[in-house]
Amino acid sequence: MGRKAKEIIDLSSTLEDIWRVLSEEERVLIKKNARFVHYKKNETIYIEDEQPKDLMCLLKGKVKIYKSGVGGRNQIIRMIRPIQYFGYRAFFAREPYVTAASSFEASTVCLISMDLIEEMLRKNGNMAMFFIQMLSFDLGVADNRIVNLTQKHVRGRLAESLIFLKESYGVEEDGATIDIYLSREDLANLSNMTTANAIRTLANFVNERVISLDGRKIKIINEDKLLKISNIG
Amino acid sequence: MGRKAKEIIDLSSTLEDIWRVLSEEERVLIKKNARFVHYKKNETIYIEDEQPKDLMCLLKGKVKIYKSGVGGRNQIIRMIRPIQYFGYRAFFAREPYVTAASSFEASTVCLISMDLIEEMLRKNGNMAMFFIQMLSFDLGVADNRIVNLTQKHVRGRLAESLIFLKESYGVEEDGATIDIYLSREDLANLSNMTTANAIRTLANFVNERVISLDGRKIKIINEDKLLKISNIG
DNA sequence: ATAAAACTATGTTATAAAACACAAAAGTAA
DNA sequence: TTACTTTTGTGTTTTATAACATAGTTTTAT
Repeated sequence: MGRKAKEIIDLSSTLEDIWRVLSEEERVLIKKNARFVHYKKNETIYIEDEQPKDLMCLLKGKVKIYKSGVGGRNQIIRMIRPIQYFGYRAFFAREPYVTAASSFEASTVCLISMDLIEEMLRKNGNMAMFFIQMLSFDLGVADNRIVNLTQKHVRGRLAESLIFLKESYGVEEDGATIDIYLSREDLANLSNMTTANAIRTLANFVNERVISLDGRKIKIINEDKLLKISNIG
Repeated sequence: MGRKAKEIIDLSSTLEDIWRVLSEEERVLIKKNARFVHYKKNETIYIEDEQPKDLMCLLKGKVKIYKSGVGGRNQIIRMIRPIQYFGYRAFFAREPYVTAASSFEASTVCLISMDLIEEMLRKNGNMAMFFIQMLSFDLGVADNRIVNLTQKHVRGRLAESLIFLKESYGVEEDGATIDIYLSREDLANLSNMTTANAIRTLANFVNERVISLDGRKIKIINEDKLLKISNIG
């Protein structure tokens, strides 16, 4: 499990999004309540059916939210990057987690009691809107994802994932290599396909000079073509 | 397009869910703002890319929320039954609709300006929580749906849809016939399969004595078996 | 009431993707 | 270093489901 952080982290800069909508009083409360947990690579943050208690904000690292499906096949539902919030949906819906979360790489998470958060947002309309907007945005993404994952073919789904990864995590100094270190299996789970199909399709993309590979590092050579593949399905 | 209602509808009973969290003052405002629109069978309520303006509450009838996917294939994202709210997500996310909505049967919708709703929920924490809970619930459903639609086989997906329809719209006097009149195509679009596959799989379920058919009317004979089919995928 | 359109049903064929199998390579631990 | 596990890569087979075709049936419109 995660290890508690000992250092003090400057919340006003790390939680910037939510910080903006808080009063000074509320900020003090949050500061008192906030805890920090470090996770190593591939550690579980929460599991399916667990009771949600805390709002989580990823401060450092990369986290996947996933569901175990039919026959142990996992589906990555969404991926979290620093200064994104997660773990609150199930609490608001008054149900246990329907997903699990784990770290892709060494990560730091800030935890704040959901009881406190709910109490505060009932009084602070801007804070309420902050959560309403996040939920609304994520629901739109999920709606799109339902169609993309069910109707696009393997090539289209993988192309879409690569574009998503680039937009989410950015690129390295060369301006083209996606800044994430993912196993073929995770890439397959993100794109709803088997590992073998992810490997084969990546190899095809290399042959077509759309990407190039160096182990797990993926460099996008022809983004237009990748976008085209994603759009035609 | 929909036809404006002329009669006066008692909002306190029809909008019961949201009514509970409102102050008397707010109720007066809502009453003044609310409009009613009737839709005939298979009329469009809103379309993709349109700008959302109103909160919609279905008072009578049945509505489908769907997305047009690759090659004109539609995917039904969710289905609405009376006293359910819809149409608000895109407004909150500050984006155009990513889905379309249309009536399955003659329907009445109550419209309330989203500007008014947002203004009110910024001041009323209970009302904010009402929307947060709806969004959180729907996002959980969408997360589950992603896995079910992508990983289950045709039989499992259709079985799941039939159970969903029974739970959403209930049964007729015989206690077993699902109270909805759906074309095979809509059933296919709900379950992410082709019309031919929906027809064939329904026929198989009849042979296996899980359901019986009378035109579009579907009677569930062996719900346990249907649940089993849905769960094993 | 009648024609036209849409829907239902079923057989056949084509194909995308999973399943299986195994070898090579790369990490990881002792 | 050596052994061991995990990941990657590729070929072959199988299978679920889409695509196509066509006929019968029901619904809708005029």
